[in-house]
Amino acid sequence: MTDERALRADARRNRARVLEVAAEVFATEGLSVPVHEIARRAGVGTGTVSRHFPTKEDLLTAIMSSRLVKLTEEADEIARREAPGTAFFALFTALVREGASDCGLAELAGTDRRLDALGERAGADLCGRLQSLLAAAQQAGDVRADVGYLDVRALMSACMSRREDPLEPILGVVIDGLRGGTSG
Amino acid sequence: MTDERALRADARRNRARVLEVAAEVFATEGLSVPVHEIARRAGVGTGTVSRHFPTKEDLLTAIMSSRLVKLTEEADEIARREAPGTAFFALFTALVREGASDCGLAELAGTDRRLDALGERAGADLCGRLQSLLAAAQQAGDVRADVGYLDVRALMSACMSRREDPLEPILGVVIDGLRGGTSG
DNA sequence: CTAGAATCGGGATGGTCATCCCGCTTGTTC
DNA sequence: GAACAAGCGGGATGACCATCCCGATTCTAG
Repeated sequence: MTDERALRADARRNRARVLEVAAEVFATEGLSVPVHEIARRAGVGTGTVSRHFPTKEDLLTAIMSSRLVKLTEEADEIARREAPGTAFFALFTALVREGASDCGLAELAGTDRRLDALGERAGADLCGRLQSLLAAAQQAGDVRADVGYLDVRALMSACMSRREDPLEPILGVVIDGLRGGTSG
Repeated sequence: MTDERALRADARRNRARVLEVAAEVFATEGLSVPVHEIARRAGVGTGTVSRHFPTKEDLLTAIMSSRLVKLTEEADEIARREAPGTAFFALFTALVREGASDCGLAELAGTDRRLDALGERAGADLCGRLQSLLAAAQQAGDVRADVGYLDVRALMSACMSRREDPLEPILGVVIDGLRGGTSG
């Protein structure tokens, strides 16, 4: 933040361009795209990428964490405004839509530990919100009591994997199912 | 089959041992385990593995296809005996349980194309049965009409990913959800 | 415009893996 | 039990990547 001033103008430009290209590439082609390829498309050398982001993970964190923070704020906003059940399903749906439109995020959300570990706390914060809202929704009887957080994560990931295909059917199935047959 | 006689006795033994070890290893640790490691655990050289199975994919096919054939027969059996809706959910559940107890199979089922492409037809046959039963169940009004085969695959994969954890909750969610709220 | 530091590019390095190859060993046959 | 083919082991090869490094370049201060 404060040392952004310390970067030479061209360096700052390159850094921004790498971030932009990487976000685009990860979103459309997933996380397995080589760093080399990102550098190529950004029109810089691989050295430039790895100086700004020593590790691929660092690059990923730089891209995702602001996004996760935003989603976390959104989650808090929803939690404040809505009843527990409504809030949980609203967050679930929002996360699914976010992941469905971003291949990289969906991959991240797919393997449990990966998302939670991202950034200093960004990933863990967001996951915590989902977990809290789940608990609250179950408390309120709006979500079946027997499902666990990891069940929800697995179902979320399944929905995300449908990508740009119509999400309504699978979201419908999962949300109905989570509500349980009894509360109608 | 017929050329099994043509193998020298020790070669046949080695081949069997490799198959056995690979099945175990893939099941418990997933498909990313190096061939090298399978050879090591089987107590043979890597050359021995790749002579019997020139490609890792060949090894995988040898392990899985008999299993897939058995599941396909089971599917036919179920389809013959049960009403469409019952049959579909029974197959779905059976596949989930199978995948949940075998990390490798779950991985295979996770990426759409991978399972269908396995073996000469083994994978495609099984997938075809699932697809047919889905259609029949939808025809009979036992499964929501708006879900597609790929939605079912995604949900199946999500259930499998819960591994040895209790499957009832997530299976309950998915099956209830697939039935839809209307048909009671 | 010039010196000097910050950056750059992309080749070098090191690690992981599947697959191939070949000199050596072992089973099989007569 | 000898000869020979079948099979063995594991090192060699080649692909693919992330990450590191350093001589060459470009920015910026003065």
